[in-house]
Amino acid sequence: MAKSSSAAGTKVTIYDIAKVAGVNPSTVSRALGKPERVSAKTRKLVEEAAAELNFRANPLARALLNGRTGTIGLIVADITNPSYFDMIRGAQSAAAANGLTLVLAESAESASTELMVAQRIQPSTDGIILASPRMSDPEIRALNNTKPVAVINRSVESVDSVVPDVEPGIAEAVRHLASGGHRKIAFLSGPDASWISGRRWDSLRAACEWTGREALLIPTTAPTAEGGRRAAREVVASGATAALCYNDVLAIGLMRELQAAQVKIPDEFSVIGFDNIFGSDFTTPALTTIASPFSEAGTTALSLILAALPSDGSDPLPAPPGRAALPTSLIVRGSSGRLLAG
Amino acid sequence: MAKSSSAAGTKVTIYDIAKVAGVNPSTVSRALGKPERVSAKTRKLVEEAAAELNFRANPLARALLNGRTGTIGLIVADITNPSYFDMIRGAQSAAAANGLTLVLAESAESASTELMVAQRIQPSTDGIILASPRMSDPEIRALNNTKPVAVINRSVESVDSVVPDVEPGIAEAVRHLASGGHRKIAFLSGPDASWISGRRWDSLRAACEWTGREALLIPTTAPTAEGGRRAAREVVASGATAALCYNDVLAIGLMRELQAAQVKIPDEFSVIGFDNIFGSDFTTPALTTIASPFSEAGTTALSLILAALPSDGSDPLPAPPGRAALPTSLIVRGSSGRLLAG
DNA sequence: CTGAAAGCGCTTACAG
DNA sequence: CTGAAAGCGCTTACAG
Repeated sequence: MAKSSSAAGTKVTIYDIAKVAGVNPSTVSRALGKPERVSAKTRKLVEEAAAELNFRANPLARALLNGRTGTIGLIVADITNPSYFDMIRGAQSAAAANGLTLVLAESAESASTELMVAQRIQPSTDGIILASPRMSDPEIRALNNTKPVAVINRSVESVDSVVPDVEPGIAEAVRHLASGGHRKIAFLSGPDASWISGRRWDSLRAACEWTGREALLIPTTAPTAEGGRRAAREVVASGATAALCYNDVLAIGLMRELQAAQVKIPDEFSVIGFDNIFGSDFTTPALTTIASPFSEAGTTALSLILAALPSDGSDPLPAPPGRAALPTSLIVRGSSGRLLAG
Repeated sequence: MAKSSSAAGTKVTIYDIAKVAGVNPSTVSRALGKPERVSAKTRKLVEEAAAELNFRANPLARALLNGRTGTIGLIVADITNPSYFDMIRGAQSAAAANGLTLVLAESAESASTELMVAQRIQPSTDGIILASPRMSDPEIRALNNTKPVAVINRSVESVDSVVPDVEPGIAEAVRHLASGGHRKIAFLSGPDASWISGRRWDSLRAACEWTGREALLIPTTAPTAEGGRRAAREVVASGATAALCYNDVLAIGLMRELQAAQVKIPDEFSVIGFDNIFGSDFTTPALTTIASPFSEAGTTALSLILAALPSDGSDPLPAPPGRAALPTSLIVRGSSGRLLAG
């Protein structure tokens, strides 16, 4: 009822400003969007009116028109998984730095959910980052045909991708274990649909072959601490004296369970994780891990999207897909080392 | 050039479907949106055409019209801070469960950034959750006048809020310390703009008074591990034998620094954190902490927003703001206990 | 430099 | 039950 001068809550449009400033709505749009195309006088008029009414352009209307929504989507397989935290952070800050908003969604490790979610958010975004996607290559390419897509931790033909180069980190890890007297190294794998899990295993096998060690694959039920605990028995039974794990939480679960079974770490068994997540140095012993530059992966994926966005002019050359490879490295902490003969 | 039958990448609108189905665009809209208002025959026609063309309604256009965007915003002070992870997760899964998309943004602990971000994303959302907001009460109320706002970890007049009830957890902690022989308890505070930090300190002081202990406030430079390390010297100098910390990372930083200075924990000094973050049980000794049900806070905040959304009919009674109070509790682990006389 | 008009993709009274 | 029209808030050629 009360006519407050700073009436909050009322939707103010360019028409309101036009009325106050005494110009046409299209002029308001110009004054605000491309100030150089109006006279200094009207610009001032419009700006003052806009300030007075506390005007804020409706991004939805703008998006409907020129197709640019100003938001980028990020879909992760599991929002609970701390491996993604740095990636989310990297993407988020890169987005903010470019005046974009980040939309976060998750697929719950399900390929079909992932596709649904992607299709659902695609119209409201300018592009989508898929972190460790679980869906098929053709599905990803189809999404990429509609709007720019960048995948992290996977390589898909003709789609921008950011993949850690696992080789250096794994080679370091194997040398480290070999020099510690380990001869048989287990790999606790990630989800079947995880492309990067396959690459890590391949790389481990190659490194073991090269150094004359034995590598063996042990599947896990889930890439969680619980998954690591459940695999402990099989790991011990396998005769391996060291394990590389698909990720750090898996490694921490494994280590905890082994310790509960009185296995001394690292004297009797070495555990190495992947990703260097927050808290991986809190354990006793602190976890040795192969670090992937996830924050940088998020940032890089975002810039790939940015680069793929249709520029103002025409985009004549459909540039080849961007391929960023980020080097991994071994961080030696207390959970790995020399094997003491029983 | 090639006319693929499953042409991906082309924007398909209700007009395309109308053409294929041989009906008016408005009928397409009805058939898809309120199927009960069209004949079974046309519904089938439209549905088939939509399926064939792989149609997906543009949420932007819809939002522009009826104001419902189908997305909820979540603004956190610091995306790096693991205290928020569970909250983000709770809000995200609740949103997904309701067919909504979650937009994540951060304010970098700055009140002005926070306001800007909130204003920026408000038009594209149906409501906003503010986690530990730093801006002023009137600013929050103004946002709330435009679209529903729910705040977490703060109480703002006439705005929906979810606040942990710090009292039980802190009372437990003080009893725990008192029975361990501690007489002087320090509180490492959070950011000045943190409402909840103030509540925690108030509650600690009251509990200490009640049990005849001395409480003292020690300010910190940042709610991070580094902030905790920096405060260690002052904590020791103060003569306190136990510290309650604004959050777990602060506590972990403090503990690490004390241990580096050869202070035995918990024999010579007890450390208690807040929030029970991921990894807080990885430390040695594991961190005693006061748990706030953050995941539930995220979920609850989302349902408050949902409840505040203008329903289809009129919303006659402007319901009083929702106020959820979630109980905290002490989780005793190894970093706190009986004080051994030097 | 500025105004009038058309249109982005959808929904919703309004007629019929 | 269905069609034709108007409109959500903005932008952008097109005239002048």
